[in-house]
Amino acid sequence: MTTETEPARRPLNRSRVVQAAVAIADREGVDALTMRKLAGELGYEVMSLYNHVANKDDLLDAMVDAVAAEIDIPSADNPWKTAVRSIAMSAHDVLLRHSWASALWSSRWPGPARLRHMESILVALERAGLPAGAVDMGFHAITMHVQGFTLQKLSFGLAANLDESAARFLREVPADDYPRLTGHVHYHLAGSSQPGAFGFVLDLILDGLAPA
Amino acid sequence: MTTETEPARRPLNRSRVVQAAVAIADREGVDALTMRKLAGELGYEVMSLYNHVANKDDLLDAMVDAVAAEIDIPSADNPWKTAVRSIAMSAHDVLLRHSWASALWSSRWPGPARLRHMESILVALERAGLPAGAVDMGFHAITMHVQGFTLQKLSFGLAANLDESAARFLREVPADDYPRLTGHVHYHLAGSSQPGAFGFVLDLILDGLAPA
DNA sequence: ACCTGAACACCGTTCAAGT
DNA sequence: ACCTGAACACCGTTCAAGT
Repeated sequence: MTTETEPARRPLNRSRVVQAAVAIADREGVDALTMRKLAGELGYEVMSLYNHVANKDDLLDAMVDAVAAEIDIPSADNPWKTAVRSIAMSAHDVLLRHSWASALWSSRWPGPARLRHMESILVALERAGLPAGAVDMGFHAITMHVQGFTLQKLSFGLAANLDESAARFLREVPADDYPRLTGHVHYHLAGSSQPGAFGFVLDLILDGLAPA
Repeated sequence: MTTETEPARRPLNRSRVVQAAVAIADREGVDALTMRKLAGELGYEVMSLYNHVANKDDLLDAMVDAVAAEIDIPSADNPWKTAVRSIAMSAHDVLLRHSWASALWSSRWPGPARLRHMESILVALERAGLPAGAVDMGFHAITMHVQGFTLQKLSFGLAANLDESAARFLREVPADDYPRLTGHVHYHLAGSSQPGAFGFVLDLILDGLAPA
């Protein structure tokens, strides 16, 4: 019976494997991503994956690069500060969307999309006409800001989970021992936390690099 | 034969377990840390560990807190900027010493030592007499800076491995496609990378928070 | 209270075999 | 060229048994 009711499987390829892996990590976290589950979700056996991916390490590298590909690259006719700002904002957004990616970001070898992303930051900074070495230091300041800030936001349970995390904190941590920290959590709970904190500190860095 | 030549085993306890785990992670990376290896190194069987640690998750939390305990807390009679600066510098040093810790930092629930560390930053910032909300935002700016910068330094192979990482980069990444990135790597290779970049950007943030 | 051995339900990956 | 099943060497952890 070759003409069965079962739907014809779409053929597997590298980008379908990577895409499905990203979807699982987005949905359940990167720890829940196993080769067996990934294969099952695609409708194949585990070992089929190894025709399109060298191993799990290779898969993780590819996933990070797929995320990097989502980051905008501004056109060259914007003023340099606008360009750097838009790259940083876009990277921040993308990393928040894929909450597992920030943690892998620094430990994975960069693929083509991430190389293009890094290059675009350097290109924009170079247009600022900074003194020697300032471009290189600015590069680190910017990328560090994006990664550090994103990690920080994610660490305390983003948006939906913020109330839950804060409640757990206030329940488990004695306010008498850590009064300011308790106050800081209340600041977040009150919803008064600056939505523009990311951009504010970013501007501190940009203005520091090229004082008016 | 109770009086054998074999050395009497020192009794196990939580802090010995955590300390040994930190030593393994420092030496071989956190991925190489398995419960079996940890037990073996201490001279016990695997399941003995579970008398002192709830599970591996608990162990990792405890390891991060052991690292946090190494960070200096300045006395209250320093000027606030000096205090914040010394906390940040010390945290940066400590995280560089335990190269696996930065990656866990944000995802682990804080223990007492890390709570004290966070509290100390808030205490120092509060002495600056900043406008409302600035303390809370400054707190994030500082901790983000420390974590982001440390991760960044570690990601490109610290000190000893920098030449190796750079060489691999120049070998694998075509200079024609990424000219500025290639230039940036040469900047690092030339040893001209600012040793004080961490402090420089930190001062940008501090000065931005409290303009003179 | 602390330590141990066997066992269980998982992992990623190798290898030989199919089409 | 791509897919599969069985097998291997690992994991963390449960459980019952020892002292």
